[in-house]
Amino acid sequence: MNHAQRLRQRIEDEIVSGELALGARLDENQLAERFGVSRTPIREALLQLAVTGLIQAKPRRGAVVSAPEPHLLLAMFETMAEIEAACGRLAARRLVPEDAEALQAALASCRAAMALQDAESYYAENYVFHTVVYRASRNAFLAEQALSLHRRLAPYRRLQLRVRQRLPQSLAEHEAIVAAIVAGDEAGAAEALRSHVIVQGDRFTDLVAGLRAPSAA
Amino acid sequence: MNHAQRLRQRIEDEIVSGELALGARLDENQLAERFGVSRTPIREALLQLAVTGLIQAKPRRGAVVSAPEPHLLLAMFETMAEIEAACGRLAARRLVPEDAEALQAALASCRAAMALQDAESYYAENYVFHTVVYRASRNAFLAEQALSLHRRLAPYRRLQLRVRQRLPQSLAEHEAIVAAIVAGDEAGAAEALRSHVIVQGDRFTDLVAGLRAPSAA
DNA sequence: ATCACTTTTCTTGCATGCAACGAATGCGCG
DNA sequence: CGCGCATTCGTTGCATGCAAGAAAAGTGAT
Repeated sequence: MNHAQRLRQRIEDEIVSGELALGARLDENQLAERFGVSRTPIREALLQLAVTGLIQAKPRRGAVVSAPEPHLLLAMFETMAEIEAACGRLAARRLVPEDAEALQAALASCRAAMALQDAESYYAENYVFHTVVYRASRNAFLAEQALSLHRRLAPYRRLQLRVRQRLPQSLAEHEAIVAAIVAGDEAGAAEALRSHVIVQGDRFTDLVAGLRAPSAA
Repeated sequence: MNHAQRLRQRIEDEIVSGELALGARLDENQLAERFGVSRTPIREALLQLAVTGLIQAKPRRGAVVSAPEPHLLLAMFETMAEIEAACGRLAARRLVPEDAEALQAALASCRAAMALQDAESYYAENYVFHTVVYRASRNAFLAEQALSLHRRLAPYRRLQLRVRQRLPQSLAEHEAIVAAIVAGDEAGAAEALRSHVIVQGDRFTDLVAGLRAPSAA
């Protein structure tokens, strides 16, 4: 693979994982020195990240890690909810035994992580669960879109799971989602996923409150 | 604006409009000479287009205008249908007078183009109509996603409208969509948009048949 | 004549250099 | 002492150059 592509992944990972804080400045020279390459591949990596929206590049003024306004963030979660709902709808319609097994397996892993009270592990298994739902839609393009948006929202999801009592509720919702998909209930699966992902009520407050902490410039 | 950004838009327009055929090779030197710049901004523009999926860049082997396999194309239309359905749902829930007027106006323009039997003009008004629906969702992020995908599918939509008798049917569907949104019927609006966008039955055959013509390498 | 291999050519990918623009700093003036 | 302006500095954006890899062409053997 190219330098530029590798760097793109590397920087993306650092943003998604939170190593690079929201709003952090991305200096080309600095990154070039840090990765031991020239500015050219760095620029190419940053440009690609700018298209995905993970970073924001202002002309002649450099790039920073995107820190969307709350209202835009809410819109992103709403979009994520709709896309996941679509995945669920299609999965319920097209479920094949292979995907059914994968769903049950992912669910079991979530249960296990939940039983251990291990938030970090649950976070990882939650990710797997959602990717399985995406794939079960049997629409490669939709799954790709869903995955891309999921990654982009990853930093905020991490904040959300910190909220007390969120884990048991999340797991219960996962159970309902799988039940609806397996039952072939398109509308039910869509609604279950929509309400699982959407940010509303107290969770909105939690989300916004969580935003202040890391970007306390 | 930058050279790279300008070039990105320029090349994107040429792909969307069909000036650059599907599968056409995008030579950096050639484009650089044609636009009177060096290869650097060309490379940057192409990289950005590659991220959006409009072009496909194979390492060390240059870039070509994306020509998705039929099954992927079908998946893209299905995704478009789901996204537009989501826009419709939200629009039906949140409709404000301003958007209602915009919808009626866009619909009227479609009717006018239809009355003139002007396919090219209808194509343009159809675009406007859909963007109005996106905006009516009152979700800027979702609207942006919808617009981006719409643009990416534009070359194929153009082919579709060539099919005889598609215009009257399309207009009738537009009427139903607006009716549902104005009535606040979330499920109805979603379903109307889904079936309007989705490619199925004869239209699938038409689409695939239309694909052969331009990319007759 | 066909196939395998070598060599040439062409394109991409990265490094480097320079110019233009924006931000920060220092200076003079009110 | 505060404000406006000019200068300096730093960063980005583009051009150019070079090296590595892939496609194409040429050559020889079977």
